[in-house]
Amino acid sequence: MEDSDPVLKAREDFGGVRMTRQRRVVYEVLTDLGPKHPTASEVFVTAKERMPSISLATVYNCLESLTGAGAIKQVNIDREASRYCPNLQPHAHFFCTGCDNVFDIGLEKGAEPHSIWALPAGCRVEEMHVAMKGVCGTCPKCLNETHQS
Amino acid sequence: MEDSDPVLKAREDFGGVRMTRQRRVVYEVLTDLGPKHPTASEVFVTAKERMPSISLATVYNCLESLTGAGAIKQVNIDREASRYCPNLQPHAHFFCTGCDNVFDIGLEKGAEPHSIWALPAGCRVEEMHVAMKGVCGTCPKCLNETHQS
DNA sequence: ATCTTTTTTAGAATAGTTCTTGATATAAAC
DNA sequence: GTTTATATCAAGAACTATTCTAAAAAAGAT
Repeated sequence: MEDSDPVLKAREDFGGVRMTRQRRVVYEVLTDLGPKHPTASEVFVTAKERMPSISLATVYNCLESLTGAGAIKQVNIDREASRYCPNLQPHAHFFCTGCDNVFDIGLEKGAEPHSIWALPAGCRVEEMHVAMKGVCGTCPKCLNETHQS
Repeated sequence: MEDSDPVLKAREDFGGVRMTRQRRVVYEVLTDLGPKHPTASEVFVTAKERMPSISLATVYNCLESLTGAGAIKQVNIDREASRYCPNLQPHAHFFCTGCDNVFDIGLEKGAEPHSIWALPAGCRVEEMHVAMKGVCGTCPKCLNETHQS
């Protein structure tokens, strides 16, 4: 019955991973939270509102499955709790130390992120993670800090 | 007496941080291990050979002080144990999934790492971390894996 | 030498994550 | 539609890297 849901069906072949109710909830929480880049615990809070029986362990399992299937990306800054991101386009992450927000930063038109690095011959890059830290300059906190200095 | 050591003296102003015997050992272990990018525990093992009384907590403290002083850099891949790197030139890190080694990757001549990203106006980047994963293609393990496939 | 501040040490505590086990649900075979 | 096999879920224990705490030691200042 639930299986005939077209949205569910449509996602059943996310990397060959079975799209269970729990995984769907977790995935939808992630897309609904949009650019918030929530941690596993933050996903858990919202997921529990929608499916009270879900456990934190399951949220971790689902995030891992979805990451493995390539449906979402894991984002790490330093050794803080991992965040998760449904944006599959190539992009960097900007961590604002003023407001603690995470922003997706797109590539400039035509830019090729590999090309600026002097990679040794024979070495094949399969993943690339770019993280920036600084101040976004637009949030209230950032503006306040600018005024103080 | 130890204080008159010119090497020690020379490093006393690393970011205003006092260069104690422990910090010096930790720093020297890091430069001596060269491109190995050791974790805190790995630094601890070698540091203990040179100064048996040193504790793991102290190694963590020293690595933190040296990082804060800008003498070394902390390198993170996913959520694995932090690694430490005495290379202060701008560079990226390449993690070989074949041999588990970490390589420093320099910038191509004249390349400007900020320029490829479409940063919003007003946003100021203070740090940038670039991590790549893949196969280096030159280590025995990588070559074996290539032969198998 | 005495006082003050910083650092070191050892072990306890913490946080995020992974593991374990039994229960449950889903898919496949009949 | 049952039965069988496989995959997933849930709850809590366990694990690991790191940080914290408090007391001792060292370094620097007076």
